[in-house]
Amino acid sequence: MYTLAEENYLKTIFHLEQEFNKEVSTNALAETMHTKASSATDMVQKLADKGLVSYRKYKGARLSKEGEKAAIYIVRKHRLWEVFLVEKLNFQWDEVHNIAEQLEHVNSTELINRLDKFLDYPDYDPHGDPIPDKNGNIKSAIKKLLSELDKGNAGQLVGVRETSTEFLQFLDKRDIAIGATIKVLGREFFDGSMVIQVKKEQFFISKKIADNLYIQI
Amino acid sequence: MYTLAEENYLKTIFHLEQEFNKEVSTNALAETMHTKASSATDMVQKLADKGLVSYRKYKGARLSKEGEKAAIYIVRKHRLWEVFLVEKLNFQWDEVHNIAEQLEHVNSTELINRLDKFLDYPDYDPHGDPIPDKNGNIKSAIKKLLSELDKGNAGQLVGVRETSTEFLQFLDKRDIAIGATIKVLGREFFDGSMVIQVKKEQFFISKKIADNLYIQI
DNA sequence: ATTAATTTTTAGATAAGACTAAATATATTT
DNA sequence: AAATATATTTAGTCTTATCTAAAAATTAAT
Repeated sequence: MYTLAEENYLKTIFHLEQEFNKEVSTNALAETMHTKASSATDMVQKLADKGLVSYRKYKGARLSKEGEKAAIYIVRKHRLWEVFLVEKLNFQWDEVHNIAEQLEHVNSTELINRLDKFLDYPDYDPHGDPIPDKNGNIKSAIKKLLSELDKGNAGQLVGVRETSTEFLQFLDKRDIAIGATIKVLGREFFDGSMVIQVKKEQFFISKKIADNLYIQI
Repeated sequence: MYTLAEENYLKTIFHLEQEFNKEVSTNALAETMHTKASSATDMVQKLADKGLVSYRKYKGARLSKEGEKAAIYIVRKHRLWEVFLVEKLNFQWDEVHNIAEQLEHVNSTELINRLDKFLDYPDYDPHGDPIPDKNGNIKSAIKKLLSELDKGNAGQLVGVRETSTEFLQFLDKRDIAIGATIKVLGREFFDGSMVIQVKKEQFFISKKIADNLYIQI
């Protein structure tokens, strides 16, 4: 198994690779991990020695098959725990990240598979990010921002980009939750504001709001 | 907060202090932690520096008020997670210890308090050990061994001493579970065997079985 | 195409926690 | 009470993961 530090690096490399779709530089790695570039270099070299990343000096790192598998498993654990925290322990979406960050390092595939079952095999976590299945397959979330939807179109709310308490409370107050079907009734091109329908209710929302809601069509 | 190693030492010192009710020697500590005496000495000195234990060279260690508080909190977490694993994820009693050993180090009082509520504030873990409440109070478990009960007396099964799979399966097969009321119908002084009643069923059990069941009257 | 700025790596130090081997205390025999 | 055995501590090493400061490579600017 991997050490705590190794797991955290693998996970972060995974996320950065996903986001930018190219080699992960040691600087980027160090920055997102709140550590120094020299530390990142050390760890990347160690991971390369273990065959978990491919790495060429000054050129950045990419996960190997094995490294990716490990990273995806950590992501799976993280997201399942987030579902547990929100669905079962009634945490708010924005409170769960730090706790899940710890829980994700608990090692027991049996535990995770049972947790998965207990939660009824969720496809998405509370932020709308897809949960890898036990074989490491990730549903490619064809997420769009609500602000990209045209008038007349509808989709399901699968995630949020902003996770501040204020924003989540804004949504909660209007009973707009993950899974809700949102239809765009009108769209103002001048400022990007919209009129949307959720269940029987209609709301006027600004572009800022629409920019922070992920929709799956 | 405390490091992983510190937490493990604190917890072990707590258990050994409970069991033997005297100073914990570095050797005993090293043995139960599967480490070397010199390592134990190092850590005990570190804990003493931090005021978590009182320690005199060659005389062993005892937890301070603060150290005990920390240890009890770890025990609380461990036992609550065990309840979760057994009650919610349907693990067997004997499978949960290693997993709980990891989960106990996750740090979030909010998490633990919510978990406690989610589990409906259990008093005992699946092994019958009492769960400290959020203030660190532990119900003194007035446990007796079933083999100590006299004919005609009854009590509730609150724990098991032996945790082998065979033994737990022996109990499961007979539907003898934590919380069950057990009445002693007969007792043979020659070999300590018993006839007991659980619900409507009657069983003949050997002393070895009776010696491994904790009863609360 | 040099020079300057930035990024990345290396070298050397540090702290935590573990180990082995040796030294010192305590406990047990005789 | 001295001798032996056992328990405990100390001294010195090792590994992991971190850091700072300096060196080297890459990229950007003139």
